[in-house]
Amino acid sequence: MFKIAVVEDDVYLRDELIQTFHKAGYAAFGISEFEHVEEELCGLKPDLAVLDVNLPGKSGYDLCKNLKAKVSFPILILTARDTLSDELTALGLGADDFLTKPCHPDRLLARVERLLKTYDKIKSMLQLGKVFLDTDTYKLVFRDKHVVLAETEGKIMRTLMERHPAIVSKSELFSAVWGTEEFVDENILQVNMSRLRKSLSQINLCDIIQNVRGQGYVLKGQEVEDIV
Amino acid sequence: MFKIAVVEDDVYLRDELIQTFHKAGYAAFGISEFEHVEEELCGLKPDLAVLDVNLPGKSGYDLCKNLKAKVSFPILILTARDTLSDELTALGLGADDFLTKPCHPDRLLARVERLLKTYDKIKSMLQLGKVFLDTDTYKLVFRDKHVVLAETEGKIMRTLMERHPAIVSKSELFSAVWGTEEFVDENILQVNMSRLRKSLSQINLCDIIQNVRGQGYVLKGQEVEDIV
DNA sequence: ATACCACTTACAGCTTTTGTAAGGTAACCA
DNA sequence: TGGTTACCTTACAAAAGCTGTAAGTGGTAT
Repeated sequence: MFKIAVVEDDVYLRDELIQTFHKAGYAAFGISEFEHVEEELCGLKPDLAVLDVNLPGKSGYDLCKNLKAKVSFPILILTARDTLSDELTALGLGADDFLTKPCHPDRLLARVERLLKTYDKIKSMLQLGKVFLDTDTYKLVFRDKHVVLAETEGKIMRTLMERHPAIVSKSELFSAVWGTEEFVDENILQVNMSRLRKSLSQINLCDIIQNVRGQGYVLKGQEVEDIV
Repeated sequence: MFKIAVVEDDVYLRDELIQTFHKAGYAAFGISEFEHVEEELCGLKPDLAVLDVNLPGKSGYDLCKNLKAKVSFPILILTARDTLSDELTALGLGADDFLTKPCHPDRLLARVERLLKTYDKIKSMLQLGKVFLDTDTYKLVFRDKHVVLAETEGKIMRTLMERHPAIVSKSELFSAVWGTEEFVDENILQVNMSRLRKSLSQINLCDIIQNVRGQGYVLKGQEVEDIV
């Protein structure tokens, strides 16, 4: 069953939307903590988010832009602001669809269903900025190039992408990749880090893995921080 | 540069659309041979198609449905029929977006751009009915399961999918997979066919590769012939 | 200066993939 | 019914790719 997150400050409309989704067979969750929408959404990991852009205190557009750079679920903007310029802004920031209130439930459901169908094909894709990683095959895509990583390299890359923008310590990497922090030889991480960097340079992703002496590794640079 | 196909019988509107796309930096092609739209589109292999559903002689909805089962580029329906029911029909048949005439060029361009961006991630995906094949990694997806094929198996599967619904002769398979028809041992094809069938059964795709005695192999069954 | 951390290359064992060989099963035809 | 042809399957060994170990180099902080 698909999970849908509803970010909307009007409590009546929010419950109405949730009802609509429930009736259609989706698991719908309302989000009301507008201070930490981003964190809540990242924690909930929905298959789709319906977003109002008129949130108290926060700009929905900024939120949309930030989300799109790090999450891989589709975002549907549902708003009372109905000018062409609003629509262009939303789509330009990466929103996947734009509907204006009031919106017929059937239209909303049809649009949601279409987005879910499309994203079904790419839900194994992890995204960070302009870099994509298929977590099934460890195919890494950047611009028009791609490289298929070996399993160990892929696991390291995945961990770095998932924890971004945090610095990932060596022991964290050991548990994520080898399942234990009690590593015999620490060198093996550096060897694989070296291999990964060589693979990355094949698709022009040079120097995006940076070492922080004594602390660990972190992804850095335009390539992973820009929005798409 | 992205290629866009415009399927529209009104010659003035068609040229206007093509102009709009040209100005925005796209390569736009008008399609007027409505008897063979499907073949023309498959030959042109655009990155996106803009489709009017009121074509002379043909139902644009049928066209959309058929196309969606075999091509992997997005389809945007642009039509004068503006009822909710029209939109629901179009989206239900697999259309990726639905806009009504008259449509502001900027809105059309923004929608087109968003679709191109989304499909950029899945353009390496070959689709046949409900089956998807990533041609970079040979990851094969069916419903909620997937399997990563070895290179040889993947090449065979790719050829069968691309030539569907034709029967693919052994010599065709040899040139597609090994690059030569002058094969020494014909058995190697059968061995790999056997391996491929075993891989397919892992994701519940049993019996979709059928042999036609003396002629070759063909994909058959609900799984590859139904629309998505 | 020295200890420590990080990086790189080479190599050998292991796993996966690939083609060969050989034997079996199913369809077609006299 | 028996034989021929086409197709299918399993087992095995060579080749390719992946992974961890070893050993040595280079850089940084105190």
